[in-house]
Amino acid sequence: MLKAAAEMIDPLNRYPGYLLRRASLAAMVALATRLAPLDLRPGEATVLTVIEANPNSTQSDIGRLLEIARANMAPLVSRLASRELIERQPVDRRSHGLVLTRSGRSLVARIKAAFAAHEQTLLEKIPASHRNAFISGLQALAEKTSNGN
Amino acid sequence: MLKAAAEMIDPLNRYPGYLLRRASLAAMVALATRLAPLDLRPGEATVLTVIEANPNSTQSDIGRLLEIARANMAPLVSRLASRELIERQPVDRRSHGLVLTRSGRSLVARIKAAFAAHEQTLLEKIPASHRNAFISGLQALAEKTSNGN
DNA sequence: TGCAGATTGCTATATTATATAGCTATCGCC
DNA sequence: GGCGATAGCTATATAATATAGCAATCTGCA
Repeated sequence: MLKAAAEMIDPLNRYPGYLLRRASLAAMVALATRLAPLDLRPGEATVLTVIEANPNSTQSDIGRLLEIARANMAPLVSRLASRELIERQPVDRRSHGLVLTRSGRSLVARIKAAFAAHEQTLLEKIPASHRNAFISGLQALAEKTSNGN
Repeated sequence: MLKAAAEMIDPLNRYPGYLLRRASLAAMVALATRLAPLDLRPGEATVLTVIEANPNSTQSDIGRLLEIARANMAPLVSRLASRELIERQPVDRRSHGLVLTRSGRSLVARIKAAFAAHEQTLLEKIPASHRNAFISGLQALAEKTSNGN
C-alpha cells in the first residue's frame, strides 16, 4: 500500500511559492555541502565576502545588509575572530570595524571559488534563454519592502 | 559611522542562489503571516491540502511527497488530529489513511484561498512576460535528483 | 555644555525547522 | 515460517532565527 510520491497528486507543484521554497532548500543543501570542506556555514562564508568587499564595516552594518540580527551576529563574528580569519579594528569605544586577516583573505579566495562554482551549477539547470527573466524575477521577490532597517 | 545597508557593497546581489534564499525567506514570512489567523503554519496547511487531494494516504506517503521526515510528520499529524481537522482511518494494523473531517474540509477551503492570494501576490511582482520563464526555472532547480526516496 | 535618546555588542533564551537514532509492532514476500 | 523492510513514534541534536534586556557609549539638540 506504499504510495510512491510520484503517484500522488501534488496540488502545489505549480505554485511559485512552493517551488521557491523547494528550490531554495535544494540550493542551500548543495552550498552547505560545498562549503563543508572549508568548515564554514553559508552565513559565515557570506559574512566573510561582505567584509572583503566592505572592510572596516561594523558587525551591525553587516547585519543590516544581510538581515542577520545583531544578537546572532555576535557569536558568528566571534567564531570567525577566534579562527583568526578576521580582526576587529577599533572605530570608537563602542564598535569596531572588521577586516580580514591574511588567512581570512586566502580563505575568501576559496569561498569565492566555491560560490562561483555553486552559482554556475544552479545556472546550468536553467536554459540560457530564461536566465535573465529568472534572475530578475528573483530580484523582484527578494526586494526589501522599503523599510529603512 | 553607521552605514546604511544601501551604501554598502553587496557582492551577492547578482547571485541567483543568494537571491533565491532571500526571495524564499520573504515569501515564507508573508505566507506564515497570511496563515496565522487560521492558526496554521505553512507545513501544516500544505499537509492538509495534500490530504484533500490524496485522501487515505498514509503520513509516510505524504512525508515522501513533501520531503518531511517521518519523525517530523508524527507530531504534525497528531496536532491536526487533536484539532479534529483530520481523522485516521485504519488501513492495516500498522498504518492508517488520513482524511479530512468536516471542519478540516472547511478549513482547507480557507487555506486554498490563502494560498491563491499568496501566489497571486508573488506573481504580481514579476512582469507577465517573465512569469513562465521564472516558474520553469524554479521547477528546474526544485527538481529532485532522481533518487527514489 | 549637558542630557535624553539612540546605538553597539553581547548574553540568555525561545521558537521553529530539520535531522538522526532507535524502538516496537506489523507487513510483504520468498 | 521467518527475514528484511516499513509505519508510527519518542527522544534528541543541530541550526537558523527572533525577542528581551543590559551596560557602555555615542549623537544631536536644547
